Amino acid sequence: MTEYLPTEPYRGTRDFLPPEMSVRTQVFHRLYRVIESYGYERYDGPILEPTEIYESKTSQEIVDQQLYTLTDRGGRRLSLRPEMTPSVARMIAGNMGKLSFPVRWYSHPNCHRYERPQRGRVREHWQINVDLFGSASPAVEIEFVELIHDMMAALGATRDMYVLRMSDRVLLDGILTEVVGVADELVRPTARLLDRWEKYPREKLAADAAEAGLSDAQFAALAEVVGAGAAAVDGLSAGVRERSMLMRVLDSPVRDLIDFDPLVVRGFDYYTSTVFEVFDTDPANRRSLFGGGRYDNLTGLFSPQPVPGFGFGMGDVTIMDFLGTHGLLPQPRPGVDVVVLPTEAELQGAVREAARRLRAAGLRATTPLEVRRLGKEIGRADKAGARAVVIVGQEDWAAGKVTMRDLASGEQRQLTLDELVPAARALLG
RNA sequence: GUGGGUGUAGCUCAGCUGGUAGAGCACCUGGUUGUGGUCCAGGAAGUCGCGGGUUCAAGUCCCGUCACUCACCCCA
Repeated sequence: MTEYLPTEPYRGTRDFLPPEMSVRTQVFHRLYRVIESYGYERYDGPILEPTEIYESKTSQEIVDQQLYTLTDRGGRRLSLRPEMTPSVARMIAGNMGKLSFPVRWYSHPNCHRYERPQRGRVREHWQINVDLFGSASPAVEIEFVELIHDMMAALGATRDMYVLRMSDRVLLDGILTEVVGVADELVRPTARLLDRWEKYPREKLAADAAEAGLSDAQFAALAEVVGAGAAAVDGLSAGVRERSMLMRVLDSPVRDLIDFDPLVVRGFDYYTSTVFEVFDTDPANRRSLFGGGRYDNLTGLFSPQPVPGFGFGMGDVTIMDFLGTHGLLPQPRPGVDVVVLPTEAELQGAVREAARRLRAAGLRATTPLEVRRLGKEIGRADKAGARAVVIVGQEDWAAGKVTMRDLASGEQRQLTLDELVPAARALLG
């Protein structure tokens, strides 16, 4: 007795059958179009990278627990990319001489992480990455704010469906050191505390703060800062305000497009100033839709030449959840426009000839492989999503004619082969 | 890693205090050998996730295990 293998895809990965693939393609083509309209060019890279490129810049948890690693036949340690940023940094550093900055690049790689799958999170996802390298101007932030809103609009989202929360590590660090009075080495643990501020009761937070080494007075100051929100920056020194990109952005017209929240924290270590996250306003999707920020020197692993930049990644899983929640998913596109049917087996050559004409005119046309009852084949054509069938019969064909049937209306017309193509095109709009 | 929920036909699910595996949809064929969507008739399709136990008898009860899923933890 044969034991068959399971047909399910590997845990946390997904098959995309044509209907899902069609939806995904439509969604991402809209995003590509917006991104390219800002002058970003698409690139790609290998799915396997040396493990070392993830070991210093990426967060420790990803390296320890979430990296798919393997050793090749030559003993090299490789990993499936968990994210694209180290790869693109490598490409920028390796081609610095022939690039003219600023460089605007985007990509759409699949990335892998070993995680427990749940809503909004799987083991393989497809992530759009958009990066701008080589500029330390706040105009970069402004460009990205506009790009993000244009991308959301292209998906059909309106401003009430999401929020763009923006913050700045420089401001956060300044608040923690200058206003709360935290020592430098406690800035990171204190930031982590802020990250879970809304999730835990005050007593638990106080206990964690004490354990991390904060005094009661510092904890009280921290609570006050959280309550102050955007006003928390008021007590900052001029030096901190000048170093902050975001403070300058807040003076620009895009001020109205962002929710300034000085306490947003992101997990990756390489963001150095502006950070942002986009959230769904619907509570069904709790995690951030996507996010990114500014980095001073992403290429530091590969080159002595610092390259400042800004970038973000947008995964397909959370975006699809968002679109589904708000009823914004497009309909799958059928795979065929016209099906050409013979009334008897001898006409298969005639049918292929008619189909060839339609294809040459850019239409998608199929012909049946087995001869079945005409009614059955019309039904199949309809189910496949075809808008019309072309029926080729013995006597008509001898007279140089075919019959085109509009499947929605049932209307039929006799046409010569020369009339067929324009008529079919007109029907498809 | 922790906790909850769910595993029965391709899909969605029903199956009561154990007693011969069901429905709807989808699929195939015919009614209509040159005309679909309706209707009618028929058909194919299930190791009841897997393994063990209790019992005369287990889809149903017990134990284990695996998978899926949601949340927690964590987080590009």
